[in-house]
Amino acid sequence: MRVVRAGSFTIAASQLGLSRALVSRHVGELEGRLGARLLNRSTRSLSLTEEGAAYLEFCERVFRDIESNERAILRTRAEPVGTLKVLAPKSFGTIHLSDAVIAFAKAQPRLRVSLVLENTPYRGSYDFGERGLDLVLCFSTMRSASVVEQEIGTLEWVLCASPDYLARAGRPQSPSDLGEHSCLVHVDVMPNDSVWRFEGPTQPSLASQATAGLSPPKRRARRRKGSVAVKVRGAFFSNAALTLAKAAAAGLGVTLVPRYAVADDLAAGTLVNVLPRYRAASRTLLAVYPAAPTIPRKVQAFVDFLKLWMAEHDIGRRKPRVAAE
Amino acid sequence: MRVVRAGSFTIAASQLGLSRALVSRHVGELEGRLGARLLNRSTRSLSLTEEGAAYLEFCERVFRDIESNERAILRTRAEPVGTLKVLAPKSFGTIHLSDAVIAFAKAQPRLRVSLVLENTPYRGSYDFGERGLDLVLCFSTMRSASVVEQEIGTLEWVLCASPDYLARAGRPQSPSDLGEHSCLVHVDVMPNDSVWRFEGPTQPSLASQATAGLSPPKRRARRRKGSVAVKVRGAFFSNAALTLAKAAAAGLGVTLVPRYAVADDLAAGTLVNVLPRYRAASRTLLAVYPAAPTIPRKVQAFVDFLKLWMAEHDIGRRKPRVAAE
DNA sequence: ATCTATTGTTGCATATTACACAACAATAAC
DNA sequence: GTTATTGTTGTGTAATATGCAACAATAGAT
Repeated sequence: MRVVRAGSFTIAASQLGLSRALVSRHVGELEGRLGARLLNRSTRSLSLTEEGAAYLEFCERVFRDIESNERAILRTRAEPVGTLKVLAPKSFGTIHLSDAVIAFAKAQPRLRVSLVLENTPYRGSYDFGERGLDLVLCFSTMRSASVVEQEIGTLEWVLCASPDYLARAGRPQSPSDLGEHSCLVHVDVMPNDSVWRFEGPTQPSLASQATAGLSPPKRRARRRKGSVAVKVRGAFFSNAALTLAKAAAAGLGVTLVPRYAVADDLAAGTLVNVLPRYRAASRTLLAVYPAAPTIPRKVQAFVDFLKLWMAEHDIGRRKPRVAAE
Repeated sequence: MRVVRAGSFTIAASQLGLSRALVSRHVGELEGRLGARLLNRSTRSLSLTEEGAAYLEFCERVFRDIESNERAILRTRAEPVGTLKVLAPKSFGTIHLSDAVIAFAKAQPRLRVSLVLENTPYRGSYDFGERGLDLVLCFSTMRSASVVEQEIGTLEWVLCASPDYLARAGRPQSPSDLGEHSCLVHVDVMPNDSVWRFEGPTQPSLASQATAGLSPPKRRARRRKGSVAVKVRGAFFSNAALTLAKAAAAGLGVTLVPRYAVADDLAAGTLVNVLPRYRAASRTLLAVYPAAPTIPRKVQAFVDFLKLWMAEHDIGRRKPRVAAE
């Protein structure tokens, strides 16, 4: 191609940065392989044979194809295109992630987005392979060198109950009081389901003053380096945070669920925060994707978007205002 | 492609006769060059990424293209296809070659044939290059290492005149008698146009006996190793053999032209052979084509056909029967 | 849960080849 | 005839392509 375009072996060689010898050899080898002379060459002029003209046309077509394809592939590095398949825990995904994904899909019209929600989010590299997933969102580390984990944000769990339940059963003043309460327990996701951990209380001076005389020596609550773990008596169990929230709203008891599950109820007053000065163990949301030299643009875009989105929407982050008691 | 088809690096490697290391490296380099991961590989399973699937499809398309094209090129080696451009001397081509070319074109329906007739048939490698000729037919050697010359057949030149001219001017008994005759000379093609050379006479014993007493010591005819050269006095000149034949038929004189030019006249009796026992210097028809490692199938086919055709049609070969005197 | 066999990846030594240089051959212009 | 330019071919060297071996990682078996 270059020889024909240049009209001369010598010029083509200098354009290609090769010696004339190589160019001559390459053309000769190609002719030998095809078994047909492609160029009629006399010392001064160069011209295509019939086969040469046909072959040149073919080569140019193939090169155009290759070029356009490489451009297409390079574009996937420049902008998010194609399909993005995300796997996420069902409850978290249903309630809050769906909004984020919808917003993301709207912002990326050239990207098809698929959100797969399951209760058992990740079963190994199988998901990235056969299932064709690009990204898995989960709360526990994979402990595998073949994946990359990136923190998206922290999800805070909140302790809450309905006002009428609290009016009926009394408002707990410290975590240890929870042992006496009807607790609605989220199972299968948090480790040690029946043990709730808290940190705090915040404003320790005030809290200690306020509760010094009221709270008896803690029973069944073991403090450990500023955190307290209390074994609760479950009255109702579910692996779905929304179900627990509904149960709590119905006055069934006190529940510890991710904030996203009860955000609406808290805003509406159907549920109120219990022990606001204590912070339940928060869990970081991880974005997990296969370890590769380069992260696909679409994955990067989604991770970035989700980080920003979670920060902006303040999911799981404790609101500045303290719920009025 | 082979890795995907095999479903495994190891299997693909053994199928390709390479080591796993190379296959891994090749795929890795390709991914690096494209900037995108093509295969999701975990130890046990292999699967395509979205980019990988698209790229595979593209590669298969390109490979199909290449394969079909190479088949097309290989077919030009198996059977004569395409276009064959032949250059030939105008007079020879017009009269006799055209029939052969027409027959050849009929026998090769997949081959387009172009017959270019010129009085100056060959001007160097320019014809094979810029003009796109595949084959040049001519009577003189090229004396060039960059072309191949192949003998197609021998064209005999015959001395003839019209019966009425002979009745008027007398029938020559030996070449030397031609000096006294009105000669119609073919110029520009034979070297030394005004010198006619003959060999013979055939049947030397009879001829010598028959002419011993009749012919005086030859004047203006120099014998050389069995051949005789006679300088003729031109009465009419042309570079077109057909024109000379017409002139001779019109009774203008004796002419020496290729047999093909007067075949019809001889058969019709419009012209008769003069000095049939002498053989005018015959000229071999050469097929000239560019020197290349492999001769194009279409050229080879035409050369073969033309050789056979000339042998069958006995062009220029002295007919077994001797023209009746 | 531990072990094991298999698979893909990487460091390193080597054999292959790709390449440039130089001499040569050939042709068109002077 | 002379000459400059162009394509081709022989030869030594440098770049690379390849295989081997060790390694890392995972899925299945125990």
